[in-house]
Amino acid sequence: MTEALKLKNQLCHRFYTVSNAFTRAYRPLLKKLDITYPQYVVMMGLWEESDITIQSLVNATKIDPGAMTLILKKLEAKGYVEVKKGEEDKRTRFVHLTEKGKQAEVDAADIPQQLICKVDNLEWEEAKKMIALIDKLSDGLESAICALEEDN
Amino acid sequence: MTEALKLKNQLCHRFYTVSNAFTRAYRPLLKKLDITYPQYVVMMGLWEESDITIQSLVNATKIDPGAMTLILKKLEAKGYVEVKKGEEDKRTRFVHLTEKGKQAEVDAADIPQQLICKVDNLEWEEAKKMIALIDKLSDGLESAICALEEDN
DNA sequence: ATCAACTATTTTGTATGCAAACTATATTAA
DNA sequence: TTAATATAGTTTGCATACAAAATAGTTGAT
Repeated sequence: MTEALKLKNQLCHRFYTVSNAFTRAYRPLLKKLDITYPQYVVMMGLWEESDITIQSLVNATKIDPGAMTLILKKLEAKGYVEVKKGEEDKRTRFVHLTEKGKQAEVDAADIPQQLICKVDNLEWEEAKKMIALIDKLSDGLESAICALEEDN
Repeated sequence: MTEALKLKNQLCHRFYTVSNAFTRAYRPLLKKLDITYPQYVVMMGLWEESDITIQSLVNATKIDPGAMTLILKKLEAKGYVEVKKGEEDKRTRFVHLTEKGKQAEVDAADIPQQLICKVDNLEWEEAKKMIALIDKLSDGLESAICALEEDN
């Protein structure tokens, strides 16, 4: 068979696998906040900047707008965030953290370290190198997605 | 705010983002086969070895058993695979490619290259380096998942 | 031999991910 | 200004993820 189609040669399959593994790894750590990994991503976005439009949050987190709507409803139901209509542009909605949402950042502060110390087989230098490579790949992929969609 | 909680410092968020980007990038390329990315992963597993148990396929692809059941039903409906009960151990089921499924490998042969030539901003050396780093991370993550589940 | 424990797979229930259609509002061109 | 267009979000429909419970068949210890 073609070597190019073997699973062990697929970069994409590695990302697929590791991404899912991360989600599973975070689950027990996020239990105390009672949120899922994508919800945690949204919270991280808001801890960096609260009271922003849904659009900004979508850009920061790269979460699909349709999924974002549902995730925000859940975070709202849990009391972490509130959403209000924009004044100038009534199409927009602004999301901001509640007191409970701000407090959650304190509770979450040790989560990154908790996971890192369990993984711990990567040197810091290696992690930095990997991040740089992924960011480079990420750029290439975005252009590729545009190019491939147009080819069609 | 804690630097550790910023999105730009999250390795996990990069994997989340890039994994989703890969799925989107493959969509137009997989259109001619009328399959999704996870279905393509299963097909790659079968092109490497056909007539294997569902368990083997789950191990090779790292796709969740519950999801695998659904994916196989769809590939069966499309005429790419067939599933039959095991003889010795009647709990097991064996999956094998149909003629159409084997033919599909020929049609898929150029897919990897089609994507690579669109991404093309990574040197081969860099890609190899990244694969090595991801595999190392992947190992660490698997152990971490076990450790974290037990902590709980 | 027999029952408890184990294994392979499916089912169920919840939460995304995503394209596409839809709604409401805003902007632009004629 | 009015119609055409564009934008922010939501909804819809389909396809995974995945934990947990349920099924069916197997194995091991007594």
